[in-house]
Amino acid sequence: MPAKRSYHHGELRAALIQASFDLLAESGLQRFSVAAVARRLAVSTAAPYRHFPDRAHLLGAVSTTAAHDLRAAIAEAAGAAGENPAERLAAVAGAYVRYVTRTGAGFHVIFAAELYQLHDEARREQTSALMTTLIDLATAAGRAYREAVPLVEATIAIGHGYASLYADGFFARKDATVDEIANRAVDAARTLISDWPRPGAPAGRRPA
Amino acid sequence: MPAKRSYHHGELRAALIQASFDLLAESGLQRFSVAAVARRLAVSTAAPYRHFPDRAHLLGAVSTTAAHDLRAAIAEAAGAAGENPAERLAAVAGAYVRYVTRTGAGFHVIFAAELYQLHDEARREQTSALMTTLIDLATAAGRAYREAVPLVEATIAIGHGYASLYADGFFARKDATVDEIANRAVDAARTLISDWPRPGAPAGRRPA
DNA sequence: GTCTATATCGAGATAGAC
DNA sequence: GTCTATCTCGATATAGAC
Repeated sequence: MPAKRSYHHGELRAALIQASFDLLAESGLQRFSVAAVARRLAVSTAAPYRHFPDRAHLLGAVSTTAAHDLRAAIAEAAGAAGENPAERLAAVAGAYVRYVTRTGAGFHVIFAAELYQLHDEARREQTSALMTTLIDLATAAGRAYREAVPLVEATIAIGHGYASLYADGFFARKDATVDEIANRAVDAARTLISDWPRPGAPAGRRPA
Repeated sequence: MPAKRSYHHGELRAALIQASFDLLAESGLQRFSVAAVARRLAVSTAAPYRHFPDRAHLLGAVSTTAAHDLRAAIAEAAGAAGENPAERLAAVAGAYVRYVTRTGAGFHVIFAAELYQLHDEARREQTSALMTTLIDLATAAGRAYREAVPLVEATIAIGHGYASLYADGFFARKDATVDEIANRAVDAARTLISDWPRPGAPAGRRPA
């Protein structure tokens, strides 16, 4: 095992992806830059381009990892939620909030418009697997098969909404922890799912 | 009334704010820049700085207008929703989706972190009025006063989640119109509000 | 009140040394 | 495989002419 002559020889690719996550978690996609990632690892701004041809490919690798890890987080949360299909789907919203808050890599990164023309088979597989997992959870919880997609959208929308507002500091009232926010997202998703696809009527359908 | 010798004499300030909205609606906060706003009006990149000392002050003016207009849109939607307090609050989620999709100026712009240290009394007034309107709607619909804030947060989170995913192209399946997305947000909010603050239990609390 | 011109900066990306 | 050096570009912001 040769002594490391400079910092990252041989591991820089993986280190760049990890540092990208750290940067996203701290500063968001807005401030993401290849140069900032390089700085964070104390390598030159040219070094990343030995491993990724351009910014989009680095972000694409982040997207691939994020899709994989988010799917794992979702599967784990569904498993922990027990047998009830609605409860399992509701748990997705909480897992989403926790994952995005921890990593900064939500759907806005995984499916970022700037990656649209990127051809990356590994990424396609991971994003596809992520969506399949979500659709499966929704199908199990849904009232009809064709409702699975909008049900997934609704669940993710709730998670994404809470996570985004949290990241933007909207819940800055001192008390709000990530887990609290995640629980609120789960509560909202659970309520929504239980009434899907016809939400409670404006009046009369439920006891006061 | 003097003839306009060059383009915007005397009206550039208002035109800059309007063009900022247009740019936000088309490209989002990510790509917002003072230079792009100037280009859009076919004035020099220096011209905006005669009216706003820096980028933050221009965005602050946009924030002020957005807070005012969003409040008006919300109030109108609540009015159109009738007398039922829960229905009036649910309508907020739909108004939010429509407003943000049309203008690009949601809470992430109105309460942008980069405006945090901006001291602007007009903006403070408008954001304050916006929040007051929201809290009032939630108080009327809420089960307890202290639930008003989290109830507003939940309603906005739903609207913000749908609006963000829509802006990011996640609903790009050809069918999704803005009004459809807004209606789904209202449905989700209505369901949530009707069960607030205790969402339907995982099992047994509601009829299948 | 707007222009042209310019200074500074950060970021993407490449060439060539080591 | 990483470095230094450099090019280009777009954005913020200022100075001074008109």
